[in-house]
Amino acid sequence: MRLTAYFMPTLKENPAEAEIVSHRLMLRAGMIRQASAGIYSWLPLGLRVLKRIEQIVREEQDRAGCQELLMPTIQAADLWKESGRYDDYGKEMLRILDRHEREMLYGPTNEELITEIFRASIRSYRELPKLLYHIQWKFRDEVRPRFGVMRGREFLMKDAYSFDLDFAAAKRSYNKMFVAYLRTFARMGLKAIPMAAESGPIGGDMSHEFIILADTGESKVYCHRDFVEFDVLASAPDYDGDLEPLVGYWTSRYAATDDKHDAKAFAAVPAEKRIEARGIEVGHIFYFGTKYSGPLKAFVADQKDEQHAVHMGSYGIGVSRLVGAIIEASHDANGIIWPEPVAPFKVGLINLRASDDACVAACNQIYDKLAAAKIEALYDDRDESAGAKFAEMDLIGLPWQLVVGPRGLKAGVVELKARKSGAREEHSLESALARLSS
RNA sequence: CGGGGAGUAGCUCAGCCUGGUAGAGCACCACGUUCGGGACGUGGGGGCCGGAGGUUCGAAUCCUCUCUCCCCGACCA
Repeated sequence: MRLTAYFMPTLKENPAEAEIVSHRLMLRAGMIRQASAGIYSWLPLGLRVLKRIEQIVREEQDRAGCQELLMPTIQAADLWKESGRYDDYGKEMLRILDRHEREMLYGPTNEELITEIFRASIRSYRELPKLLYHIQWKFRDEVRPRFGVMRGREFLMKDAYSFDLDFAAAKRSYNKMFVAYLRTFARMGLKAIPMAAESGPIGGDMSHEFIILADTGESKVYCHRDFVEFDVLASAPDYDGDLEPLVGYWTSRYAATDDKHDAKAFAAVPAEKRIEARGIEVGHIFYFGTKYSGPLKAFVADQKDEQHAVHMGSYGIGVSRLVGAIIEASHDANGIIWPEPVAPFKVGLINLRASDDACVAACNQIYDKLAAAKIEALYDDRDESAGAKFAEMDLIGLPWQLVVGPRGLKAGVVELKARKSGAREEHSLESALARLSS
């Protein structure tokens, strides 16, 4: 993509409305614009990141045997009355009347709807287990939206739901999601720690929050330092096998959010291993048994043809929140530092002299070769000062910057700079491309 | 929902106390000089001073109401 053709309205100064760093950087990098409190438009650069994250989430859900579907944003109130949550949910639920004065709502979550879909078609234990998910916009009318996309009223969430005959089976589904979450966050370059958590208004009694440690986090958390060293991606999990050892390993040390904090148990952790910090919740998994399947009459027959309310779990990942969370976890004074798997482009091609024909020709050639090699590049072909270009590239945080200028061309070299380390390497064109391809 | 703060140019803000022709920097446009880490000069465009009422000869400025946004708390993915 050529920057002269790209819609990327960056800002030099910090917008007054933005307090925390991820919000500031997202606005300044031209990723989002606020439409109203807690509601954002995603501009091209931001949307690219959002889609990258969404895709990683999708791949890991699929890998774990969870199947994607898509439920609507607008739901009829009836089901919610059936489950009893129409009244319980309160003012956080955005209620709408359609032209027939029928009560509708903008879905804050989807337990009711998915249970309805399930109960309409599944009758037998032989069709279990089932794991279903979708990635859809939600709306929760927060009293005080804040922190940019990290606590918006409208937000993109992946929510998955599991259906099993009994607790033991439900626990296996829970474990699948537990492991899928570890992998999902690790692939985004995040250290997400599963912590014992309150289950909140969704209900239930087996629940973990996946938390990223960050000073700007909303919740106070306590955990064992070992978690920071744990490596998830080392072994690819066998989702058909027994995941209990892996889950057991990840729950073997103390980790709890403020709500579930047990000061005594925490005190038993050696002092040098105690982490008392703030955290951002990026995922939350629950087992809630028959809380919805009971009232909504989602029953299945077992081997003896006895009817049982299905045991359910729900599993959420804040996809849009992750964009902010990743920035909170990965930035410096100059701007964002994207982990490569979620970066909007892999490399920024910087033409230091857009008024120099030879330099332009060289850049065009490099740009074509990058495209041919399927390396996504943002080509800064503007006639701007070098300083301005570097500053803007640092701000938007692409993993690599490929710098092409007359001086280097004379010596037959281009410069490749890693955004994260700041390391600069001189390369021939071929070796630079090879480096980027590896 | 309680407490606090702010709405003036695309962005950051001054002006308001003490009423009298709407400002600066950045951004934008034109021309020229520059050009390896946010260049410089000259000229230019852009504002119903959030909205509505009121006071006044006269309101960005004073008064009343209202809307919006932000921060702290409570609540929450």
